[in-house]
Amino acid sequence: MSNTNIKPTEGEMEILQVLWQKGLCTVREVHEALDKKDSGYTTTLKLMQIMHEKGLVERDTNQKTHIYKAIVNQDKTEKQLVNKMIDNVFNGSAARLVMQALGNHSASADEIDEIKKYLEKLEKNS
Amino acid sequence: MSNTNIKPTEGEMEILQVLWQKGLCTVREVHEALDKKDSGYTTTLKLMQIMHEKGLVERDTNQKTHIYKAIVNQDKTEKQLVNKMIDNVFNGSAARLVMQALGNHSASADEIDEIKKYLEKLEKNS
DNA sequence: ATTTACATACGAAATAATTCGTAGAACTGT
DNA sequence: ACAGTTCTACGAATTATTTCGTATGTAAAT
Repeated sequence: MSNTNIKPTEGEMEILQVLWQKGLCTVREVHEALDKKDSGYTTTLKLMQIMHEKGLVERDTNQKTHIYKAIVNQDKTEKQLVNKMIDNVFNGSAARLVMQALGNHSASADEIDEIKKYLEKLEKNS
Repeated sequence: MSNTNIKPTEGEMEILQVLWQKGLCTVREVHEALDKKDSGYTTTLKLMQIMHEKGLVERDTNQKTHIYKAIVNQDKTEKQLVNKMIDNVFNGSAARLVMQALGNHSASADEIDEIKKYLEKLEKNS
């Protein structure tokens, strides 16, 4: 029951994405990986220090250069944010969100196939 | 090119939802409609005044009690937020967002059917 | 040894968002 | 006309988030 209900900010999400993808990272690695490096290095550092205080990440401080690692669960966090958006933007309708996401964005043929398979699996198991 | 790129805050989104649903509203109607009426009336009022300044809503001030109406487009706004989330949380993959939304939440049998139909339509028109 | 490079810590400014209190206008009923 | 209710306007406090500057430590290179 530790990390329930923590809602990462937007900036924190960007960092978490990098950490989830790469596993272990120094601050500099994260900073470099951020697409929009429109802010300075110490900003990223500070953010990651705050994330540590909040318990979003852990770090190994044995070396001079600390090594960070996400400890919040990717899946859980994503679900949390998606649910929030379903409530907040789509009046509770997951279907509306899905259609908005598809009708619109990338949604390549491959992706659509993948989703159809997924839907069928869902139906069987219900 | 007026309202492009305006990103409503969370509080503003709650209000917009009410306005989109009801069409014309007084501040009080909106305030009452908000699920979590954990904040006072003047908070809602202030928020709606700010939204007016920002050009998110328009209002009729002919009567003492003003009548508000959303002017940002619902579909556009939803797309914008969804795209932002796809980028920010799902590394650009719409499919990942969709699955997260489905695997999880409500996703009743009806909703799933609806989505399947939608997917087929998408495939035809591509 | 001294310089250079790069790291953390941390206070504090800048910005954004939410919340509320209070004043005063306008309407309602007596 | 007066009291009570309901409205808008708006300044300002509060809280959240992002950003940066500066001090200071440590390692590597000359």
